[in-house]
Amino acid sequence: MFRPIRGMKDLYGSDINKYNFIIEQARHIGEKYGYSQISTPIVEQTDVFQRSIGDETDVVSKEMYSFVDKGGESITLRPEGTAGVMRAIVSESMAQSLPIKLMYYGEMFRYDRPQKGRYRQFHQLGFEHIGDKSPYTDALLISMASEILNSIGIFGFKVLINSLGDDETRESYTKGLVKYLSRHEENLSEDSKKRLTKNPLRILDSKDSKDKEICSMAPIITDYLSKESGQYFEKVCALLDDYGVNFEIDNFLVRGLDYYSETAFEFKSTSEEYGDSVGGGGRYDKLLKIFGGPDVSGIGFAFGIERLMMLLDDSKFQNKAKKVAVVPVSEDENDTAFQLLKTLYDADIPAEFIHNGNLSKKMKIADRMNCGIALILGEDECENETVTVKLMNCDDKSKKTQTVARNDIASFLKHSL
RNA sequence: GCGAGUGUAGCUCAGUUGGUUAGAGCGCCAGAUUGUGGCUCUGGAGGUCAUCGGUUCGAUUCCGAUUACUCGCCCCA
Repeated sequence: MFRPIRGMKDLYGSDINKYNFIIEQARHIGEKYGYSQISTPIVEQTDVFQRSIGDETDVVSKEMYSFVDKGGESITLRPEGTAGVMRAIVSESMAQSLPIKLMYYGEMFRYDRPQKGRYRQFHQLGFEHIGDKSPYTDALLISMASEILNSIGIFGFKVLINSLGDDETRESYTKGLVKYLSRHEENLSEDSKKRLTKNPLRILDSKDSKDKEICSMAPIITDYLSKESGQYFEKVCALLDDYGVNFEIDNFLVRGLDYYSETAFEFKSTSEEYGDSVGGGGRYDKLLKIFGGPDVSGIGFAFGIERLMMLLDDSKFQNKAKKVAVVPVSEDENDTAFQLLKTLYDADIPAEFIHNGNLSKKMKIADRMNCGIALILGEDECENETVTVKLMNCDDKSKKTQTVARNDIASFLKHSL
């Protein structure tokens, strides 16, 4: 028997309902905040990701789904959405008129070991706001993200926020951090020793207990922020306060992709179901320029849709019973029932044609298909031009079945559904 | 890439200290109920006990390898 390949899942039933619900809410709110939708290809030239995300990141160095196509070109299944959107902005000359606000959603691919809340094919929902560098923009974006979480019924989360500062800040901070960490190099984990030369900032969010201990005494980036970056960050926090966003400053928050600068943030679930990050993002100053666009800053974030789905209650996303079952008693009534079905469809009433087995069997199928009402057509009904209407979920025996003239059935059902 | 756990019916899981026909609940099918689903009762179908190899008179059980899934680590959504 075939199964989906490792780390990939079939999405159906309550899951697909959750998925659609999340997208629907996000689109609605995104529209309110002025975002328009974009859909970019799932595959890009490998360079699109390599150059923007950073060679030293895990995403690029070990998690990319890269292939050589028949033309000999290296192509990659997108591991995240931002790079493709930036490429599209340049390819389609959208940067002519700034600012641009775009939202996207779709599948992403990362080749790592599947586990809870992590798949090789997963879905992200993201927003990018380009060409408008201001604390107001940052605060608005973060606040919108919180609103989206609330709108889908997720309230147990907190926003972690940090500033990575501008280039200057990061350069001097990295120096200071390396200087401090080098003194404790002996006690760092093996992984962190390697990071010391390759990507020292990442040591900050190591989960190794010794690393954590060493980091707790490390210099913090806030102290290194240039005057501008510092004021910028303070303003963002003040504005979030004004909007009542529940956030927490986390000086150890360092995002996994190289392109972030200034404001960085993450949405962390506080649920028992899944207590890790459900999304994150930050500001990027040079991304568009990397793709040959103008030198303007942008900010964006993405949610992991599967991680949001885990926080939603299955039972609230089962298919609802709003259908009508058309049930002929015997084969003799099939054609009349088939005509009746057409009447229902013409009146936009959702209906199922159930014609296999004896009547008892048909009723069972109607029940299983979640039909709220069954229309029974037998010899008598055909003769009298009526149908027997049975309310499947009604316990009051006197109202459970009734006879309705066939001509009136559509309007009768419109009132009952 | 590393570590741990699990693999028995469609699903959730018992069980066999190594021994004839491997069980339950749920689901499915049929009947009681040939013009009425849910509740009840009766019967039925469905298993190479993950795969391959080893030990043994005999392996679903013990051992090994493989594989799949799950959960951690790294990292991330």
